[in-house]
Amino acid sequence: MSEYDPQALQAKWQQRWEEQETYRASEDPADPRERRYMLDMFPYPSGDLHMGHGEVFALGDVVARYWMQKGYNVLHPIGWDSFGLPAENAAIKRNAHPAEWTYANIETQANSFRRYGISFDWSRRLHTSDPDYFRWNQWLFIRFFERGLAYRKGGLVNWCPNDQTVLANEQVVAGKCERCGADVIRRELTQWYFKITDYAQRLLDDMEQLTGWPERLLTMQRNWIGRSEGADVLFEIEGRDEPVHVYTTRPDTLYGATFFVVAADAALADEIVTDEQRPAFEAYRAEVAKLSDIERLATDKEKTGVFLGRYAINPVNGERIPVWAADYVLSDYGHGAIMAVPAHDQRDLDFARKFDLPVKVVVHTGLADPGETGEATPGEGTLVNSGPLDGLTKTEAITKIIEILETQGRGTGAVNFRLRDWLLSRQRYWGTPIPIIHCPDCGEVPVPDEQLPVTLPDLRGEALAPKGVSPLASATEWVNVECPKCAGPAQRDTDTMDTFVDSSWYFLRYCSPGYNDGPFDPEQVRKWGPIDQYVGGIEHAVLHLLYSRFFTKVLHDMGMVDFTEPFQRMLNQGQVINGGKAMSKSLGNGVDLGQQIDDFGVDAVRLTMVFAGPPEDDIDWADVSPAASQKFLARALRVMSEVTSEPGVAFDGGDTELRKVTHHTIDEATKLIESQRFNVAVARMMELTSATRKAIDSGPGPADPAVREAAETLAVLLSLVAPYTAEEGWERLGRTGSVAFAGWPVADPALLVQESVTCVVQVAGKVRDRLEVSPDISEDELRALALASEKIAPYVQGMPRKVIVRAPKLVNIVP
RNA sequence: GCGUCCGUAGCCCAAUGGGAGAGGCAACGGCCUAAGGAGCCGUACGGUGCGGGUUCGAAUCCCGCCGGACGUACCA
Repeated sequence: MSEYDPQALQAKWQQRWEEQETYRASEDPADPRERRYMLDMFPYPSGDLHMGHGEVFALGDVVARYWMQKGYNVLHPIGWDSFGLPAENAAIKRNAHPAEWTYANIETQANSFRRYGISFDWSRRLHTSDPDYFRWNQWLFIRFFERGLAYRKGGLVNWCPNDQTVLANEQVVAGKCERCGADVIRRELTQWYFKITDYAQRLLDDMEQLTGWPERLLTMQRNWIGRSEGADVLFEIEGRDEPVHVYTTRPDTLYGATFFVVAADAALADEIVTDEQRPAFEAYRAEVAKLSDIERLATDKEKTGVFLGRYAINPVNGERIPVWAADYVLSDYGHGAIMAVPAHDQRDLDFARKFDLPVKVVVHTGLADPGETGEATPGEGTLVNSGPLDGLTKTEAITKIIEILETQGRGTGAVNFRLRDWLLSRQRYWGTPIPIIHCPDCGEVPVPDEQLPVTLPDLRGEALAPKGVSPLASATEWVNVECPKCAGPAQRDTDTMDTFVDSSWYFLRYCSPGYNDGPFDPEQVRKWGPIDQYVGGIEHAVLHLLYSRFFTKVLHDMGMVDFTEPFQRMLNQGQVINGGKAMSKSLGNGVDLGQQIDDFGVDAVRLTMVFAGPPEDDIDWADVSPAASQKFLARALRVMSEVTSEPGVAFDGGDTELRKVTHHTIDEATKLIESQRFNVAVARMMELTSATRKAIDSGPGPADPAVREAAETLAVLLSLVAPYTAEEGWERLGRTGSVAFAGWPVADPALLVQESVTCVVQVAGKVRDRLEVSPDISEDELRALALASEKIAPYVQGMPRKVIVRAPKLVNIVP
């Protein structure tokens, strides 16, 4: 290994790339190259880079470098998602300011990135915690506010008792805080929301454009948005003036509604409960409020509820049905109230059986009576006991009943979404202040644009300790301001924005990082956007990726961008694990990226990441071998170093066998990179290396032009994965300039044709003979040749029934 | 429970309706060597989770199981 000193190569080439700004994207309007935008999800600066970063950026760099080789003008920027809780927690612990920890970590990561050799355009670097950046968060917030897309409302919200802040729906995973894993509880609070639900249908429809996204990602978003079709039906409640809306996907079963359920925490329940039932109701409601989400949503949990003492009137048949309150009905979906059809809905049936409510079958499905079996029959069938719907199928009945309801003014067809509005306020310090001033006379007044940014008051240490309200509230000098409208005494909003706001548009800022007249220069965004390839973790499937799509659509509606989807292609890399488990301190199975680099070199680590398997698969570090990668790179560099011909020599006269290998490798590697099968592309590079080695040792020798061709090809292919080794090899081959821009080789079709191919002769699908034939042999010739084979004779008596010929590779004889 | 994806050599993984194996790890053998954990060359290993079906032909398509991963979870 003495010849291959990765640390020395790294030092040498890293310096040159920096001096020459090798990877800077060109802004020159005269630059004729087509533009491409390659983006990796920007990192959060929590300490140094880890193995996960190592993987994402190694993969993203393959794409960026491939495009550079192909001659595109590539934008490949880097920045930091530098607002967020960990900085705040660190600051409390160290009695410091969050910025200290944050910016120190950013420097550490930046240095690691440089060492890691990622082809970033460093001139566009941004940090979301810079006033120059978050100023535009505030500017955008105000624009959203003006359009009615940012609003404040009271209601039950998700509260993380550990982080002492509210959370958006998307940040509650299985009832737990997405960040810290604490059980989320529900609190009644007034908070800021983005009206993402206004865009639900478009978020769904525009997924058609996302042909370059993995299917599972689209599925996750589709499920999260959760569109359903049905009807809004009006139910009168005895003793209430206004009728109550319910949403149902099964209006056809309206005749089977035997009771009515209101969410226990809905205002309606509190309003209509009779005096007699009130004590029971309030006790029940208190009981429900105590449950954590985890308990409340447990699948095997028994149905609970309480009768409200009232009756609703079924609009189609005038039946009086009892109104109950229960926690299986959610207050924030639909209208927070349902008609219960126990025969055809399992949840309603469970409830009916628990509380002895009647079960009435209205769809004959051929299955046993749900009232007897306890199994609801939600499937297809024929309507019965349903007046005008009798005899119809489910689908027909749905259409018909909606028609009837609409004619009578008792309901309409309706669409509902599972998606909720995006709760964006956070009761924490290290984020973007919400640029609103609360005035007792004027209400919510946006901070005038010219006063932006609203910067954070200087708080540190204990002052940041979570106490259930934002730390900003204690900065009285900062809080108390004049109302921009009436100049009367007023107060700043003391919450900060969810950091997902920061990341919802950062990719646009990269197009014009210093721009001062808006969040981004629309002209530059038109030139670079949308992003051609985005790389990042699947964990953002319904977080960052959904929010960014929403932001892009709003910006499109504002006329600021001319596309409606920000990310054309999406690659979700897997995770790096160790020994079958996620790396963690408690398991003690962590692997340190820096240590791996020290031990094996950057290129070997990157190669290991890329070669380990398909990019979307997890990499178990216990299953792979960076040492082996290092050996391969040493071998490749040795091959490149042993070439003795001069640069520029014509390849034509070189050894044909090796040339064919080289051109096959080019052909295959190109297709493999295009289809993101990077691991297989690396395997091809290994083959080319072996073939070249053989040619030098026991073939035409190191002076043969074909050996140079193979070695130069290897350097270029390798530059996507192992840039240091590739640069060094390129230089040793006597070439000048960075190998990064050497140009992607093109396979010569003449060298791809083979003189002969092996044709397999099968009898009844079993291989019985192999023939060497010309690749352009005709079907007839091949058939004749195969039938004449002596090896097949024992298996074929007389005329075969059928002969399938797939020239030139295969003949199958069916005797 | 529902949805999506996945089961190929001891291990990581190729093969996208046509020969089961490209590449790598580990193993074994040879050459080189003072020796080697370096280098070079080579060898072996499975019939594709199980059972059906479609087809001239199935790892690949369809159905049902078994096992695993991820997502989601009272959304009316």
